[in-house]
Amino acid sequence: MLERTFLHLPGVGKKTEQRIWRAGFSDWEQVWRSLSSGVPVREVLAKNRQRSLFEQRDSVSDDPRSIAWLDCLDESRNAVRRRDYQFFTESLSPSNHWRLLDALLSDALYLDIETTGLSHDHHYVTVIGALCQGKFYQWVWPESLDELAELIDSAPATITFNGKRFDIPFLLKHFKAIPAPKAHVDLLYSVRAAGISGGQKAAERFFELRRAEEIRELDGQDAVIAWCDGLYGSARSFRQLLKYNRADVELMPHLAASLYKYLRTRTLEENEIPRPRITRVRSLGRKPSSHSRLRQEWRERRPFLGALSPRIHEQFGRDPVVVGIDLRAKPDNPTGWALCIGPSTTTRVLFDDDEILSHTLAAQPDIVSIDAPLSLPRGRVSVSDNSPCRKSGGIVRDAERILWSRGIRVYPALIRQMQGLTKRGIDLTKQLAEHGIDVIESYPGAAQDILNIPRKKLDESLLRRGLTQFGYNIRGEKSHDELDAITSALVAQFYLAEEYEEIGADDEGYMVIPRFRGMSWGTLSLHRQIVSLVGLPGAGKTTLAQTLSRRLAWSSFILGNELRSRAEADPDLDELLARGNMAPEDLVESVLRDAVSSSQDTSVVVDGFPRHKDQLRLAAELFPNWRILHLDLPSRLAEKRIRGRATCARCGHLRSSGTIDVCPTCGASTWNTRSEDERDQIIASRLRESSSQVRGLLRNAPRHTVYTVNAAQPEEKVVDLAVRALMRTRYAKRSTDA
DNA sequence: AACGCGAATGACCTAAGCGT
DNA sequence: ACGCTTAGGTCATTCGCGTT
Repeated sequence: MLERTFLHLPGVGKKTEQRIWRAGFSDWEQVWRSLSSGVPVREVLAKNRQRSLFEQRDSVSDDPRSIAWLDCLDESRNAVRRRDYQFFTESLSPSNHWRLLDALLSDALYLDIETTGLSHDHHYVTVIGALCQGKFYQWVWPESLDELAELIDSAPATITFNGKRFDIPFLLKHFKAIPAPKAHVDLLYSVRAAGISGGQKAAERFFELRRAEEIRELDGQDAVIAWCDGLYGSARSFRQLLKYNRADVELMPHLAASLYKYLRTRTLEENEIPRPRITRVRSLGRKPSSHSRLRQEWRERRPFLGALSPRIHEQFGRDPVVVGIDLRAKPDNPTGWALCIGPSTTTRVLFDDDEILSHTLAAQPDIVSIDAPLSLPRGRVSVSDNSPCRKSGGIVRDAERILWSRGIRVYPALIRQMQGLTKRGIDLTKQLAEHGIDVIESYPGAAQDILNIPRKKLDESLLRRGLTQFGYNIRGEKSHDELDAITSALVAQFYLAEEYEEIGADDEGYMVIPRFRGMSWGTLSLHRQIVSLVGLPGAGKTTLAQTLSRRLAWSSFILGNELRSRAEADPDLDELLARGNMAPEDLVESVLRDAVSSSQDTSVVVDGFPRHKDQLRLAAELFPNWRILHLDLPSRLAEKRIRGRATCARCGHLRSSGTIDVCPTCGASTWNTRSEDERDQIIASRLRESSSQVRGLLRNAPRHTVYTVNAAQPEEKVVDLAVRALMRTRYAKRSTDA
């Protein structure tokens, strides 16, 4: 069908293609021969094609359209010869991609993936099925995908169903080593062109393609359930999932063939053609890993309460008392309430406000985690639609926007159904705050997504099993409200263990979600952060870098140290630095590149880069999820703090009090103890230089990347504030203003 | 030479699902 | 009330071609 297609010629649409066909030209060859023998395009298109014996030999060479057609036809024939189908997938609209199908039906790679959900950011790939040259291949989390990369790369084309928006972007985002398909045909749009609505299953029904009995009723949501069930121990569910994935893949060539036959007869208005032949699945190209192997991998990587405990104990010295509340809008409806101390859980179903408050107070919790919006969108002072603030403010908070953008479904805080809940949540928080109790906002749905525990909507008994697998003791009959209350408490555990993100905005408040990536398959490092510390000498950068690397298990990178170790092997560099010069930019760049790649997936705190505004671009380019933590300190305070410090004998760097013995700027290890006058002068000039550099940095850095912490406070407080700031996710509006 | 016509195109908008 | 990708709509513009 490809050789009969003219839609990709310049100036040819549906109508003109029909005219070409009606004029008796049925393929490229005929048109090409006619054009190259001197018949211009307008005569090709003429209704009554008269073959003049006196064709003007040169009429084609003056006609730009004829020349363009000849060029395009030449290119098309070359593309077919080279099996470069990308040429056609790019020049034909997706609804016409079916015209390629007969050419690549038997050569293409058919691909389908299963995931734990729809969010690229928080869900992960579980099973991948591929069909190529009559062989079926399958991979299960977390096997190596080298062979898949190879297959995609060697296949002339990849065929998927809705893979344009789902499978391919998901794969590319999660697996750096997987290449983009050479050419990609997404059957969805051809199915649409055939007038069939619905997904793959609907299209299969239309063409009367049948699936095996035991998986006929399964859909994508069931695949998620089957996956979790498989992880929790069911070999049967695991096998079902593999089978489901295989059916999705194996039916695709049948669907493609039927679709091709259907659309071709409709388009050419010709007699029925036989359905193109399909290569039968003859053998297994790759056997996925076994269920027991999967279980073993899972046990090693799964999220587990016990993994959080050491961190928490370090802070508390015991199991903290956590209360989780799954709040409902109306006192008539059951509010789930859970008291969790370590793995033990006690739950209740409560109703009115007094009851909730008194039980919570009686538990004397260290922290309370509430499943309800605990703040209003900016500009709002009341939840009601009738309130005048509705005009100026919206009903959505940044927290919800961020979750949406990450693919996690959440209701806006102030849609009608949520207004009562939001109000109740805010009131309850206020009352608890009056008793000095810390409250965080949690969202069990998001937590369950991130921790790979099925949402209650999906399967309630599985939610319970998920929580049990996580390490909680849950006894007796539990309602789903109580289970969500436990999930809320679980979020607080992540909060206390400093494994969380705060999502929202300063003027709207933050929602807490757990940070967990242990289950992801591939090289995805979305939540890895790189944070540069910026501030005057004496603001506490070095101390903070050390504390953060200890407390959050981040790696710390001090540019000066790295330069020093390089200078040891490089006398030129050594001398350059000794004269107090900046290291050359390309060296800095290569040092940083090495640091980024060697720290793998851990977050990094960077001291000493960027030093001035001209390095901002490099920083943004090198560091994924880059942010600046600004330790804000007035210069007179800085002066006071560093007066007691020594300066580097070589470059004049001011040493932090006793924390390092080599200069982080130049790497020298001798320190001046000069006269006070001289030292004060050096200090003053260093401070002037630093503060102008800091100002320049902050002015030129993108707003949402800068977090400022007041450093004129006791060290402990600064560290605390810094940790909070780093757990925070700000919403950077996708504005196009440059 | 001026004009109309059909067709294609590009820029813009809206609407519709779809993936697990 | 998100967002991704597409189809399908309008509108203005352009081109080739034939008519007036």
